[in-house]
Amino acid sequence: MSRATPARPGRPTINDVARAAGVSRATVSRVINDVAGASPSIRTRVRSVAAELGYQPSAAARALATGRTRTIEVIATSFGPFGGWLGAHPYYSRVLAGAMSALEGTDTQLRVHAISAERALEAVDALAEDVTAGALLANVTPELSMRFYQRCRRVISLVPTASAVPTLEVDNIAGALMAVTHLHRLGRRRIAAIHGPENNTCAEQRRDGYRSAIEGFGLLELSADGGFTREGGHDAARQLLDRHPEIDALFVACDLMAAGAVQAITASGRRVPEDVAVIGFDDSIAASCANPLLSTIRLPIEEMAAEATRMLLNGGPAFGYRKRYPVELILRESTPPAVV
Amino acid sequence: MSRATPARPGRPTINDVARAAGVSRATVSRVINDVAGASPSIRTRVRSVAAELGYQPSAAARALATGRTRTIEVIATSFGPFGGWLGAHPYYSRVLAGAMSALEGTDTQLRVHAISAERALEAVDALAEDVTAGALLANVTPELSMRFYQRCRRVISLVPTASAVPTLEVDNIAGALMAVTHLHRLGRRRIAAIHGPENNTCAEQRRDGYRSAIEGFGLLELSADGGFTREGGHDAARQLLDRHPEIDALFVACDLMAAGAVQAITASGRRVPEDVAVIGFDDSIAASCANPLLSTIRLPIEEMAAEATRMLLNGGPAFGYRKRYPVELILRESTPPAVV
DNA sequence: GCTAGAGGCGAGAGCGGTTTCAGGTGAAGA
DNA sequence: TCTTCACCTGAAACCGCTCTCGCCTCTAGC
Repeated sequence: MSRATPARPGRPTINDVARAAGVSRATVSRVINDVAGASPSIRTRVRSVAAELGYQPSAAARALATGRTRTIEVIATSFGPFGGWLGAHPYYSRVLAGAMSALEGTDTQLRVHAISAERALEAVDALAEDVTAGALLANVTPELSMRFYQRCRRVISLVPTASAVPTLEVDNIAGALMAVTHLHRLGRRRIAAIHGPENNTCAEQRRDGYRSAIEGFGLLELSADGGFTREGGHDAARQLLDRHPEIDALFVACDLMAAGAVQAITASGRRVPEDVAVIGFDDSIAASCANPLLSTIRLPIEEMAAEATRMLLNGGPAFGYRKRYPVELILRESTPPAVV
Repeated sequence: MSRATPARPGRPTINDVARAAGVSRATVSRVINDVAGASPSIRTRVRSVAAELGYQPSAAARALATGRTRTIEVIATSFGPFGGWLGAHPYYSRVLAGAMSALEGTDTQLRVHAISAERALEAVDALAEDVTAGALLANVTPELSMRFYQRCRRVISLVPTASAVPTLEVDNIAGALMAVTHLHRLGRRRIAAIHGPENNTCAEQRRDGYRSAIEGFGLLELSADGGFTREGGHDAARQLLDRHPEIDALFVACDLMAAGAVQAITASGRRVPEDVAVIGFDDSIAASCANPLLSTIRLPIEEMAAEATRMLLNGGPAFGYRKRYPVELILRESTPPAVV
């Protein structure tokens, strides 16, 4: 044995197929890849031999020869230990689910990466160098995604980011406006808000939307920070209610926080939606696990991730491509039925 | 241009580094991989040249040469469209989060695969052939995982499965027993259950645990199927309550269903936990989004996935390896405080 | 019957690494 | 001073596949 380890022990290679079929490697390759230049009779022969041998082309060799790996990368910045990001927030699962659905039937694979805040720069550089089919940025800051884009063009951000980076985003501002407007139409006048973390563009836009709506109605702004976690939402709601017992509505920047907020509200002896109406954001699983069911702003995350994936598969979007998805107000039980 | 496309356009290869450092490719390889056989002075020179050029070894070439790709596969059978699996059930996110955490600092990547029920056989065969570092089976049936194992040994199941397949599993039966026993100790005597889907080993074990507990206490079995979805849990609870209004406790085989069940219970005018006590299973995000907070059986999914990943990285477990993780009863608000 | 052209086919050169093997060097030991 | 040996180092084979290029055959056209 001259070599250390045979690559994939026992597995037939293209050479085995070629030999068994009595043709050259080139011909087998042509047949396998459905490329012109092989007669029908040879095609069927090669195909049957390949099937018989259980031949499966090596992804590594193929990647090396062609220069492209068929892999889509999903990249998310992570906070804290496990449970910290993917495990905790439904958003990421939805991104993965959407991307996976677009990959079905393709020979492209999906890889998941977490980049920790501490060594984000190196991580971004390393990842960007290694992208082949394309990368989806799930929650990457504008600075980092710009850096990524400079090193690798085949990338799409799923959150608002630097203008050069192709983005599929949601109309966060309109969503927040929609929510606050609905609460106002219901007759609520003390509409507080629980926001997401700083330096998160989605959170910022939702905050801006809330503020401009509040301002437009001439109401008083009442904000707290919930950090996009359930606990944060719970604590923020309790604080708000303690300080401003007159609050009669709550706009919460994500359903996870909203679920916590609802718990805090009912724990304080108030009823949802009679005393405090609540509208969340995302329409994630958290909205349907909460009790009462959360009224929320629906985001088509899966569709966005799927479309982004398809774009990457087709060569990627152009410089500065930007598509904004509309959001939808979903009314469930955490808001009272609208008066006619 | 004799070749079609250079592999990774513009990126320095090992040849560039070798030339710039005035050494051979072999030496560069030794330095990069920290293999003995290069003098310290050359090591530092090569390293600095590599850094300067921004050299990053090609994963594809490396995989081809060594025969192993550094990739862990997470495999789940999917049901329905997106949202169908990964997007809907918190379990999968936890598996991913656990696996990711074990991969941190490693050069190993994580890939996610969904195999649809229709073409499961082919999918399993294809995947098994392509496994390199190892595969984690998140929710694969015993038959399929056995088939997988026959084709590729580097695999660990995270759910109970065929005895030959290495498994890291949870003590589902003990968990169900624990839950029902607690409800019984609280004085509840009409303890119904909502189970998971057929041909799901976890669901079966939890059902068995419930039944043997009920039998042990000499109580009446009251079961319904909730299919591991929130809607299913909701509907099952409503049906159970309609048919058996005397029910005073509910054991639900996963938190997602339990969240739905709680909604159905309160919608029927009953109170949780005063009228109906509820214990879920998993301690997933659904448990903490529900209102009231769910008492549940905690499963260390993240830890299991992390440990499984580590085992795979270290060469994989032995034939028939089996580790059973203990579960823990977490008491929150959906059960009344225990009487002393 | 002869030539041109088209299409099928194989040889062979990469893709970017890893690893063996042989040679070369210098220090230690005889 | 001459071996011996350990330690570096580079040449070259190889991993499995793709793709160009040139040869060969066969058909169509004159």
